[in-house]
Amino acid sequence: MATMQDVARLAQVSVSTVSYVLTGARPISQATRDKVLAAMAELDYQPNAMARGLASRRSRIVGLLLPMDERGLGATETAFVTGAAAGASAAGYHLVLAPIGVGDRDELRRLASQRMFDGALLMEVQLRDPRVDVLRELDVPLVLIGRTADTTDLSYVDIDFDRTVAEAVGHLVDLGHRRIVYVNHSAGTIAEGYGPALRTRDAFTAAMAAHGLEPLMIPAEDSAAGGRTALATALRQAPDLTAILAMNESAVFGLLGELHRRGLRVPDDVSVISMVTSPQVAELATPALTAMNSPGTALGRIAIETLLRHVDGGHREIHQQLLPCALQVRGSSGPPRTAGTAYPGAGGRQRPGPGSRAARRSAATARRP
Amino acid sequence: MATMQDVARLAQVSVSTVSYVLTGARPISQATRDKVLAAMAELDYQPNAMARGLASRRSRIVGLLLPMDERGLGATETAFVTGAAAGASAAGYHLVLAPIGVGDRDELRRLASQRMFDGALLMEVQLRDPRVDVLRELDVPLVLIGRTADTTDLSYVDIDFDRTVAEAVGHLVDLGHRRIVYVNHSAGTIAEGYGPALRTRDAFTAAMAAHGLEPLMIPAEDSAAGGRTALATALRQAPDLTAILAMNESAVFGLLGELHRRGLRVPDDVSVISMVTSPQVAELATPALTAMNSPGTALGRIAIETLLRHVDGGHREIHQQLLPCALQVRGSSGPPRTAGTAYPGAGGRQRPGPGSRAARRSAATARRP
DNA sequence: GCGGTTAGTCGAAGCGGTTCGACGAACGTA
DNA sequence: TACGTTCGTCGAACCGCTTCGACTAACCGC
Repeated sequence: MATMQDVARLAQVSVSTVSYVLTGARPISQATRDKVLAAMAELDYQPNAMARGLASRRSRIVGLLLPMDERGLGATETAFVTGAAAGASAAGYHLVLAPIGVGDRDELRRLASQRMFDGALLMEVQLRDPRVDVLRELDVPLVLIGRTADTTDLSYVDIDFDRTVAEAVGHLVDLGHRRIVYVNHSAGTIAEGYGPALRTRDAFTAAMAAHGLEPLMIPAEDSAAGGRTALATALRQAPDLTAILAMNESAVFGLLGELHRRGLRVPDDVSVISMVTSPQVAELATPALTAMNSPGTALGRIAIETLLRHVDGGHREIHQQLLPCALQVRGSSGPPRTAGTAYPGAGGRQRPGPGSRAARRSAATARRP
Repeated sequence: MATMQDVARLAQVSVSTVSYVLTGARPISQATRDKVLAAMAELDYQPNAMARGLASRRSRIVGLLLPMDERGLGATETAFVTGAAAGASAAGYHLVLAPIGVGDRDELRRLASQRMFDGALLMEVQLRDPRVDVLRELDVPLVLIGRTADTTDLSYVDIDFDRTVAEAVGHLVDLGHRRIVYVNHSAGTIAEGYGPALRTRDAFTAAMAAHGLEPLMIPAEDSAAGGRTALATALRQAPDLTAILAMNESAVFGLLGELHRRGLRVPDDVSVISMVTSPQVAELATPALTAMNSPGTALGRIAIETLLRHVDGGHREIHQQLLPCALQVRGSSGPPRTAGTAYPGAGGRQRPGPGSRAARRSAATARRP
């Protein structure tokens, strides 16, 4: 394994000159540069990562902090991870997977104190996340995937839940649906302040209100059984429902199964839209699910780019960005069963505004007997 | 950030003594050790990872080499990654995700030459994998997930496809099935020598032969559409089939959809077993899929432990281990429609041996008219 | 033609650890 | 009692790179 010394000797220059050729920190004449590059090529030289890291105080490694509990990662999270890894790799950085949850405060402090990470990406961020405090205290640049409650001076990328929910609701309303139920994560998850569950809940309420419709949210455990139970509850509370919006990727399949068991056809009797879902998962259902495609890979890429800007630049400018999920219509959404006439205010994605009163009337007639 | 110097000063010993306390490379008296430990605690000392890495020529980082193409990771691969990360973390190592595919030979050489990795885990191993040569040449310890064609002197962990297929077939045969079709990955995938596809194919042939049954394999593209097509083909080639064994996690859902569309009920008309599948995915189907649970997490853990033994030990002893997928019966398998009587040789998992002739006779009577 | 820049290069001092040789003290042994 | 060991500790030499100060030579404006 050739070292810089070897290169310097072969090129008949000093080590520092070789270093400057590599880093560009000082000007080097073309002739010298060529000599050095030739020597490097001949020796198949690769700088030693540890030595470089020690001297420059830059490991070129960033940490991806993600809790790894029993249930593993979903498709969205996986896409995020691979997006981040690819982005890091493209920038000459390395991504280490650190299984650090919200509770592992001391573990994180230990890790970060070792100065192995130039920066960190936090996944599964809680509204109040102690990991943020630890990293700030140790002066480790960080970018959140998701958001804490207070995002002052914090860079983050997250899904634009407002727009995502609004578009999903808009799609259903355009199709003529009035009685739309939102199946969220579990009550416990909501209670402990899981951001996406709270934000989609509020966004759903707002979106429905904007159309003059009454929102109904049902919590569901993250499992097929949870989805079945949720459907039963939903039908009890809103027997006239014609569409379901599901946030819960695990529950939605149980929900579909239960719909089928009860003889309700999708989308003829009930339309179903799955939120924040990867195409791979959406395609598994029969019919394939109309879904809001989660921008997992893009989020990962943007997050890493933002982080590296902080790391490289010293660049204090914060970056906060929300990406909506794109609606992808597949087979699970269609006009409601009894909707003979189109919704008066429909035909576009514009807010109904003054038309909402009419909408409510029309909704009433559209309901099942 | 306290350094070793600070600790030495505070404890009134030399730096080397502090180092020996940490590494245990030389004996240190209890009194001195206590002084040093106290000083470390007081200063909240954490050794600098880069410095340690440079001096010891050990980064305490292992690379996980995985191709990251467009299609991302499946649930099994994800479980593997998280298992490996957790295992590494528990041993005080770090896992970096390196998006390096079979083709990125030079990229891997560059990376490995930087001496950032003490060892590497290779995923998605091809029967003939150039990454192995590169790493060996550079003297980087490695462990495969999967197997190359020639595994001499190579440590690996992999799924025991023979046992997995045998158990799946055994389960179906025990239930009374005779006409079992195996839905594999695509013809292209098989042609390019994808190990799991080849090994399961051969295992299926062997397992069926052991029961005196005739094997039928159908290739399928990795998609819902592929599954639908495969079912059509299967029904054409074997109209009397009563059970399907599917290797292809993506196709199996399309296959189920197509069964449903044709009015064939699962498991009453056709039993379906999904091979190498995670419980999360199996639960998505309705009915939930009887499946061979992939031991993803365990594989990851064992792989990393093996690798670290090579790294730490210098320990040249190779370790080759196969883990079977465990059968988990859910709702998609049951007795065949027309199976009034149990298969004479059934009731256990033992090989039928001389009974195979009887089995064949019985199989004929068990077929649909 | 002279002080002041700027480009181009070198030597040396780190970065924060590990590890080796050396050395005094304590110990068992012949 | 003298000697070879083992124990416990220290100092110093690295590990392979970055970076700072210094120096030379060419170049600038006036």
